[in-house]
Amino acid sequence: VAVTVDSVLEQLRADGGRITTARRLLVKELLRARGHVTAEKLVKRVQASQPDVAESTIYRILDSLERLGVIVHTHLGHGPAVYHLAEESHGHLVCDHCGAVIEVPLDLLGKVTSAVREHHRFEIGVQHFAIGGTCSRCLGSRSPAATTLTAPEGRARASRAG
Amino acid sequence: VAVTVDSVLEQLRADGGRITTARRLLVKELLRARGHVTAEKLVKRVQASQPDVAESTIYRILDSLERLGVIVHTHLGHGPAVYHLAEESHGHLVCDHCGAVIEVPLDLLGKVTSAVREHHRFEIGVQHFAIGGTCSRCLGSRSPAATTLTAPEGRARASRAG
DNA sequence: CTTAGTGCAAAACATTTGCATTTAT
DNA sequence: ATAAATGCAAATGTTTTGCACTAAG
Repeated sequence: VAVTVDSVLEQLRADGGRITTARRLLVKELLRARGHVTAEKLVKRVQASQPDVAESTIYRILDSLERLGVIVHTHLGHGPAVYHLAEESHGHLVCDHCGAVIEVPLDLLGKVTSAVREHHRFEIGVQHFAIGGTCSRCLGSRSPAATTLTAPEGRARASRAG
Repeated sequence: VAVTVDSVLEQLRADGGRITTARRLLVKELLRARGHVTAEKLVKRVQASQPDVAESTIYRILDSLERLGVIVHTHLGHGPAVYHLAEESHGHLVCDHCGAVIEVPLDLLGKVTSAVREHHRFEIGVQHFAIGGTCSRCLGSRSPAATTLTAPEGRARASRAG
């Protein structure tokens, strides 16, 4: 089940698509990233080799790859969505305080998956959404009242502090 | 812990804030909604009584209320964020196909919360808990198992759960 | 009076779309 | 040759910000 640049391009072709420079470069970066990346970062990395690849092209290719089931994207909360290989499916814990992203294996969420399936007939795909909270580091620097009903006062934002 | 319009306005004032028409109207709508609402809907409802309240004002008030811990907001994925009273904490199941939003009681999520706390020393903040997947209707089931809170408004995106 | 709050318009940000052109097949 | 894919620019949708002005305390 080794995912290679060529195997992905082959899937694209099998679907009636064509192999282009932009596609080859993007798939390469997607594999190289080996984890979550934003579309913006992918644009920059692809443009490092090929400056005239348009943002919209990247989004369109990401869309195609997602339709094929090669990648998935996740909304981490505030900023842009992140993309990664579908193979490397996992949940995301995002710290509301410092913005840290922690990947968690899906089986950790297995109990909730079956509970929700039974009670709500809802088939969870956890990888698509992030779970917010407080990471160990930020827990340590604050009061240890873990049962807090007091909402965190600061929201982690990518570029600007609120 | 009955949350009333006046009690919320009082919190605002205690924080050094002022009580304005826009604030009173927005808090009223927030309480009336009794569940998740988008900023856009709140804008429209407030403007029904007071047409010249600006969108930016609504966002600023929502921000203040969130800082005070009165409300929380959740990113459901593609569309806008939804807001609700912090008191009414619950998880959200979001259908990737039709966009339906189902609220789930927190105790259903208790197992993940503790599992994640043990394995990752990460304290989940349920208020930001949104889980993607496929709802019963889109699964093809006929049993109306879940209470759908948000009508599928046709904002769907093809998505392959891995 | 003082300054928090507001309205308005414009910016910022992430993503999508229209369309003429290029290019893989 | 033909349709898929691209580049570019402009549009979209959501939220934020700058600034002069209004009004709550």
